Amino acid sequence: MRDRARVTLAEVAARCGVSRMTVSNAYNHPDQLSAELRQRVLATAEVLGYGGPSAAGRALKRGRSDVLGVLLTEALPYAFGDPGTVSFLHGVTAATAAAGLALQLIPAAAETAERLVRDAAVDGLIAHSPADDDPALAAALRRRLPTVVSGGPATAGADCVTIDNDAAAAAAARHLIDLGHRRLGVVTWRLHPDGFTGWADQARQASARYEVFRLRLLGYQRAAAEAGLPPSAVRVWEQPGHSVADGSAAGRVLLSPPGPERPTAVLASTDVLALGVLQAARELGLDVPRDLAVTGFDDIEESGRAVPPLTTVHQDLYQQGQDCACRLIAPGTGTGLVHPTRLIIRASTVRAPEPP
Amino acid sequence: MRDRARVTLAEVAARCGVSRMTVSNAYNHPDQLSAELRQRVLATAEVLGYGGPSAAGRALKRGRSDVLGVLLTEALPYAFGDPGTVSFLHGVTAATAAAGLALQLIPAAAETAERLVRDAAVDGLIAHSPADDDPALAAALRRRLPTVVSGGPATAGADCVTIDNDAAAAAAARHLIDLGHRRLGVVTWRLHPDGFTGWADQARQASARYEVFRLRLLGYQRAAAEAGLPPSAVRVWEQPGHSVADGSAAGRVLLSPPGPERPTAVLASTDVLALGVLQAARELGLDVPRDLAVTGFDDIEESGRAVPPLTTVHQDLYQQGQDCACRLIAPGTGTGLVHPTRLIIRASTVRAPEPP
DNA sequence: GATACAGTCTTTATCGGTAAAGTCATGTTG
DNA sequence: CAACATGACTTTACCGATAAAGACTGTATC
Repeated sequence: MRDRARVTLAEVAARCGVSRMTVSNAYNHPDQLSAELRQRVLATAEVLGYGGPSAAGRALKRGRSDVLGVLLTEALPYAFGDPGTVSFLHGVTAATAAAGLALQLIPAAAETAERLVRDAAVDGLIAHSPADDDPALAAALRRRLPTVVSGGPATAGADCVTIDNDAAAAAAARHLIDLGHRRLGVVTWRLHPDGFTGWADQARQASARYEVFRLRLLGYQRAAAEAGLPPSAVRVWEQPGHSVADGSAAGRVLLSPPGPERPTAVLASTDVLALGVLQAARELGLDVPRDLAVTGFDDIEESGRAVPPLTTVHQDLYQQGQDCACRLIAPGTGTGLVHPTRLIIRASTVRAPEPP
Repeated sequence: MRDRARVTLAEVAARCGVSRMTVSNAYNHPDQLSAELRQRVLATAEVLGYGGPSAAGRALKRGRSDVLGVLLTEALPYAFGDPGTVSFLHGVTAATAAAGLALQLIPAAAETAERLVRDAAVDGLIAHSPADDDPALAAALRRRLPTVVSGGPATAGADCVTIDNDAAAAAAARHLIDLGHRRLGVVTWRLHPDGFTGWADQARQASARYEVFRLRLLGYQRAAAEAGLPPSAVRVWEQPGHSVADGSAAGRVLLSPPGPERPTAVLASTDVLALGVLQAARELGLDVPRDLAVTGFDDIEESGRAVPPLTTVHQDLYQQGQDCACRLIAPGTGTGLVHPTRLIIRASTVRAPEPP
């Protein structure tokens, strides 16, 4: 970033023959000086190439910056690649824009996280889906700014806006079980930040460091257990990435054993992965929903347009984003920490074929 | 935003019996003091509830904030709702993250634009697809910060990263004409910020204040003219919003006249609108591509998954975002102001049916 | 034993702005 | 006509931090 000689408010004042305060007022309190002088001040500013009062100076004096920070703890390719995160940000932005605040995105994935979090000139922080022991979240709390965690671990000193992932996941699983499905495949996004790809055993599931996915798996398993299915009826494939391609890779693994080994239904722990599973099924010549039922989670927009339209758990991430921002903008407001979900049944799930 | 009594660096220094500088160094230059003292300082900070050096203070003293600003001049619902914008932001974020910078989103649609732009504590600005006479863009230039415009009007004092919209659009139109299509419908996103919905006449097209769409229309019309089609062969419907629903609303209008009035091909000026046109065609019982050819523009990810996959103009908005950020981070770098495009021919366009 | 030197900390001198209170004409009013 | 607004500026007094240079201490070098 190149430095150019900055013109300061003081120089404009001197050139204009007025006090610094008058120049400041010309920008911030037009009613404090005559329109005529104001014009002269602004004209002088233009001539000198003064770019307006420095935001840093103001922020220092005022003690606030009118900026909210969002901590994106995902590796970046996922933050913007994920429609859910985008909806969430959309909601946050709607709320901040309405309040006249700007929004700062803090990509807190790398080892620069600590520094970026510490150095952000913000009045409040939203941590989006951090891992339970995310160092960026710890850094955020250390700043002692008003903080809201979304879809993350309950944390002392911070509201946590989320949904009942366990119950919602259980509802999806129960729906499939009620339809007669007995062999369930699960595709989940990463459980630990270690890049693991493969079957996730019980221990790995229970110790997952991403609360959201730990709870969704718990819900799937709980519903299966409550319906009397043996643990072996639910196989869980973990995929470290979160794209449609990841979903279809996972789908190919889950669906490749032909015959009675193959699950008749797949629970994808996000819609993006579910879209990939649909793709994998198509590639393998399986008809959804006749040969395979598929459910997602999130209800992103594309799911309603998918072929076939996807049965999924609806949650309103836009509203959760708004809620997070509102809590920071006006403490005490907000629509409730646990947001509602509901199962949306579309064409991707039908009754399981009778066993021959 | 509540104010709490802030602890300052000076208080930590006093409590610790060291100079303010030493506390500052404990955070920013660990090599400037003994590890032992550093621990004592940090421990004292913890006890006092000191949240670390204030970003505003640092920004003021250092004369930079290590933040890049992105001016989102779209009405907000479109910024995050538009996959193209999201890709662009994704690219910007990748570059800023790599450089250890944060990103500030400045929603500059409303009348608060001027103030938000003026007050943003950033080292550089990226204006994303501003209208030709966008007041937020003017405000940005007035700040005399390093500025890059993306997909917008060429502007004195700012690089403009874009594509050759005219040529790319012409290529798409030529493709359809080469396939034998003679009646073309066009769906375009808003040409003026006046919320108009309807047929856009020549005057309105030529005076469009959004350069991107003015040029795409120009390209479509130019290709048609060069192929000897009469002006009446290309009807242009303008839709003020930019969602799949908007596209399908436009599609219903364009496709409702049955018989020889109905276009055999629709050029949508974005993929999002094209997805809507596909939906409208489906609803009207038209088979794409047999009864109707459809092209998009942008090549968003979903277009490849659409049914049928969409013929479209590919552009790499991710890379354009990266390019914009790079130009600000290290002036003189960047991959070229005019980024390449190419026509991606998929299944949504085939030869026009022979006239009976 | 004087010189250089690395390692630690402190001093100095700002960075650019703004809230709040003060000044000083010029009406205004009972 | 004295007391009192009002409007249009100015004065005062910080906001919280850091770069650069200075000071002091102990140790290696010749």
